[in-house]
Amino acid sequence: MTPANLADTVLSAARAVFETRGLDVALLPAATTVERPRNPEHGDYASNLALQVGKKAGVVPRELATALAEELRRRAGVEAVEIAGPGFLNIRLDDASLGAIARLVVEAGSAYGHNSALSGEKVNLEFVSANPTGPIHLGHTRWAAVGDSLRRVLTAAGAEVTSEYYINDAGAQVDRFARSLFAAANGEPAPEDGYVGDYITEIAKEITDADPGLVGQPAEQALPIFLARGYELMLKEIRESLERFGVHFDVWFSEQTLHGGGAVEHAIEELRKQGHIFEDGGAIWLRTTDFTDDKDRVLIRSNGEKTYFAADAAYYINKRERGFDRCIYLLGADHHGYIGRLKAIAACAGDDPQKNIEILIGQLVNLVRGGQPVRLSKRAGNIITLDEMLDAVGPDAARYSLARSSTDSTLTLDIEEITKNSSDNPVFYVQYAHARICSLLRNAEEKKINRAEVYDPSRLSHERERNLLKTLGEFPGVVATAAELREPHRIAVYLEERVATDYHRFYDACQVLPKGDEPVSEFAQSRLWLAEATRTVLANGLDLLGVSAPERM
RNA sequence: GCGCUCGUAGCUCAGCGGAUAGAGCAGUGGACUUCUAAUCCACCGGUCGCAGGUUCGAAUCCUGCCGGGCGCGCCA
Repeated sequence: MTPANLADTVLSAARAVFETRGLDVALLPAATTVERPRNPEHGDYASNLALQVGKKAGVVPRELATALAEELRRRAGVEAVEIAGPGFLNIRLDDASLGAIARLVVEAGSAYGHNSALSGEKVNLEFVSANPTGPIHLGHTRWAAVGDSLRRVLTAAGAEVTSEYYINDAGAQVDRFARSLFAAANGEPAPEDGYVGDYITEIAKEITDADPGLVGQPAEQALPIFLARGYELMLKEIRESLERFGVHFDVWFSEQTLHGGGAVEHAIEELRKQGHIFEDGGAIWLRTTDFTDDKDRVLIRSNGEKTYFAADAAYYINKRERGFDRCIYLLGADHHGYIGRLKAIAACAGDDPQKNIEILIGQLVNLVRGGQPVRLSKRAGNIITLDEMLDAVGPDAARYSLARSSTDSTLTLDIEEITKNSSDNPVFYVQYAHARICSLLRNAEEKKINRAEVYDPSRLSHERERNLLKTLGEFPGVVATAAELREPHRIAVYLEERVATDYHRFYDACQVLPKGDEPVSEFAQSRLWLAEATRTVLANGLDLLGVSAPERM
């Protein structure tokens, strides 16, 4: 019996109690949940339903709990029910009922943990979107790891997700980039407002190696070429770094295509139809203060130039016209000021800003080296790139350390810790559990012990077996919550603190295969089922994080 | 000044109103001739920033204050 099944059972028992007592069944919630108590003396699962509805129904919670307990004890699979505190129900399942989880997991395989909460929803998930004027660095990397994991989690919840990277290739910063390349190619110092760093000289060299005639050319002729070629090379490098990181984007969307293709004009027309466009001082404005913005925003400046905001509006409208029900933006905390105006764009376009647009703000990453703060600056050229991090620790450790904590908290990474002491990374604790199971399954095969022959769920009665079973049963709930709250770090916390821990503890206490010449124990088959079920959950969970599940370590 | 956000063990972080607030690292002490010791077990470590409020119950929700980060252009 899974926690979801048990919750349904508790609810149906409550209905029975309400009916026999003549209480209003409508007071019961549509759904309830059971919790796993921290204290093992409080049973396998606990329900607080009596506490939640007792008062509403005019019954003392403990009295309601007593009646509920009596009813629950009659249900199949329930071994014992106790009432505790103000009205908690502490429920213990029998071994066979709990053990059934392992079979369920193994049979579901790679689909275990998936759900259909978001099925039918077309989601556009935009993240990273770093300017194509420099390599991907640690500041962007958190969103790459979290965003890609969120893509996987939402997909597991049934959504049809398109991951998208918005390329800011239309503004002044790409001109600065081109002038920086031009200067480097001609051996001149970087322009005042330009970009510095080895990557500038490397890209400049790559361009001039392919076309030596560019050196010494006047700026008017050379700059467009440096811009086009540099942009192309930079984007290629960004794309390769992200692919190496295991982060995939379905769509690379160029801002230029909005400006050149009439998309901004089209967006202004759409917004005008909704009645939120006005002119003032020769500029065209969007009255975002009709909704959730603190000031109105200019779309077309009085000199006729389109603003960045105009592109934002056009981009949003473009996404909606491509059929996305939900446009999710993953932004760093330094962009939180955009929430109001982006939401207002959706509202001005006649959409529901609560549903069609969603802006997730994540706190930034702080870097320290040996405890001392490190200030990174692209201008100063001391940035730490994604590639450098990958060279130092590899994609698994990098992704895991960035994806395991909530984006609500500023993450402090110590460069010394992650580069020197990578074996301390908890990702290896999780991966090791998976590799250990694979080794066990290989040994079983060698000893010709076939898991599939027998599965007796009531054999798994050891406390550590029961704990592991309960943990495996939680996975679908963890995935569902991670999807609902857009918090993929919950997967990592669960794998690390629950699954891997409970497996290692089980492994320590429960021998599976015979030692030496001993006969095969009565537990072997059932424990192999449990091991395979655990392996399935670890593999599925690691996949949601974009981390590999190695068979050997 | 206005707004957003964060504040939990020495450090890095969990904890979508539930019972005695958890984990890793660091520190101390144990467990490998036997399925992978990248493991397990025990100990040490807390006024959940502060003060009120909401209620059967608050680290969690609300208000105020203190402290850190960030944002407030016809810039991109």
